[in-house]
Amino acid sequence: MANNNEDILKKIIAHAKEYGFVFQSSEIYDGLSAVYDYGQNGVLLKNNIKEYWWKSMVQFHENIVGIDAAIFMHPKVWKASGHVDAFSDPMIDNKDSKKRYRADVLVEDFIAKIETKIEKEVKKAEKRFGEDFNKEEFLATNKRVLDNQKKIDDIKNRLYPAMDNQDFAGIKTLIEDLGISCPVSGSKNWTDVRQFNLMFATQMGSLADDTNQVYLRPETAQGIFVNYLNVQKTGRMKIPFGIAQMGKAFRNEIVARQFIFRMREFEQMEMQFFVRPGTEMEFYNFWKQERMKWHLSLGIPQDSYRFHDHDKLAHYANAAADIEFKFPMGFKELEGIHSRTDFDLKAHQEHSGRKIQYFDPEINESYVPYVVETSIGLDRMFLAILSNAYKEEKLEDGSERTVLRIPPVLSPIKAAILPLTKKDGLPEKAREIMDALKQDFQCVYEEKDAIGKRYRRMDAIGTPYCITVDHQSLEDQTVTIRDRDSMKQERVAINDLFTIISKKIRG
RNA sequence: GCGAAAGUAGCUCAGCUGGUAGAGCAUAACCUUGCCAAGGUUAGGGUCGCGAGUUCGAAUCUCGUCUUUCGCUCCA
Repeated sequence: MANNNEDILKKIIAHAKEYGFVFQSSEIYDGLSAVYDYGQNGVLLKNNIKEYWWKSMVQFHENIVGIDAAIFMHPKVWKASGHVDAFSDPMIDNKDSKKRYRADVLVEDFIAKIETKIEKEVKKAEKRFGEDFNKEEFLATNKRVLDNQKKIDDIKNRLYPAMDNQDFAGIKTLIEDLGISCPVSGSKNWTDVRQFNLMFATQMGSLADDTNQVYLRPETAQGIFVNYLNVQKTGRMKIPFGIAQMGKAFRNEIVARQFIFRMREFEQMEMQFFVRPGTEMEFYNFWKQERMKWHLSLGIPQDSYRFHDHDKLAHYANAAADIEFKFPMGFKELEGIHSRTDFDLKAHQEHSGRKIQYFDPEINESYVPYVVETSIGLDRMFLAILSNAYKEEKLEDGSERTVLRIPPVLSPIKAAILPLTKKDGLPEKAREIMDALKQDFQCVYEEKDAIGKRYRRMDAIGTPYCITVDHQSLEDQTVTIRDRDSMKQERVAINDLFTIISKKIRG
């Protein structure tokens, strides 16, 4: 089963390349790790997803407005948000092997070894006692097991507080006390534990020193928070209200994998909803449901989605859930809904010295608003659409076709205009239709190859409608319109095409 | 980052133990057909991921490196 799913991901990747959806970045130079480019069809699909999201969030909600903040932001923004200090993993290098490790992972591996010892002990005992073996009793009474369990607890009691407090020296002391050695060199010759920042840094201006260091934003949310006052005042926004934004973010992930699921440069679609403190859970629940409805509105089966409520919350949140999608590699995070409290606005208030508050006339009080965030990965949504759409079908006549059942509203190409033959005046008629329809829809015109072959080509990029001009078209001004999913054809008047396609695409 | 596997034409792959690259599909032109892909003729396209080494000679063997996939890991 697992193999099967891997194959599906591979097929999707191959299909995405072959039909101009996604290319690896800089491929002629061997590619750049975990960076991808969108091709001629990919960019259309991606833009359609953006538009579908933007309309549903901004256009359909009178109390949500959009912004487009710059990728560069003042370095103090990331100090305030906690990214400079916390958006990093503690790393340690072995001086002999020159290998770098996550410091906490080294310790956790050590814990895993002790756990293996306990398991062995259990297996031995199982053999010895046979059917009488009571595992729980054994775990609670066996001295060797208890000793090891205590050792694990002791290590955890040192590791996790040290991690939470960014106590890197403490983690190093722990590694030394445990006598952990490098898996490669076997030596215990370690550097100090350092944080490896996941933000990309560069210099602004001519001086390449620390004072001019700026970062590529690791999330788009901060662009909204620092503009809270601007938008609230100039837009005369009344709480509750939201600010939406789509844009690129950058993270220097140590491990970035699984095609466009985790990239170093990626695009987010976010909405921060500002609410009165104390009402945040109400809106948190509202947006959880609302966002799930959005996903289901695309006609993707409900069992492809599930909520995952976080037990362990990030430092800024008091409630958090993911909407997970059933990707070929399993259920993975697609969108996050977080109740971020007043953490961000308060931090910016402190670091900037500006009063970031809202006077609420209903209760005659000033406060720092609470924030409920919805944040979806555009590239992940793209992959979700693609993996849901990709189908290899066996037809009744025994032949096969590969079809992308992309929701028509998102399809890169809405209609193909195809003359049945390339003579007898059919191309001219088809061109006329093409020229009219392309004003309103992304269309393609094709006259090469047999008609059936052209249909299949359109299936492969998810074009929902094929309009075929035949000899009858010249006589009575009608054409056939073929549905991608049912493969059924219908004869309609050329004059009605615009109305028919408009209706179908809106679903 | 660790471990495993892979990298030959746009795609899918063949090329056995070293002798200077092939197929099918795809692409382009022309002919033929004309409603659910794969008729005919012709053409273009690859320094076999990259770099070293061994060898008279490397797609093939060795090492390094890059990229991808999987497991671990990570995921504000």
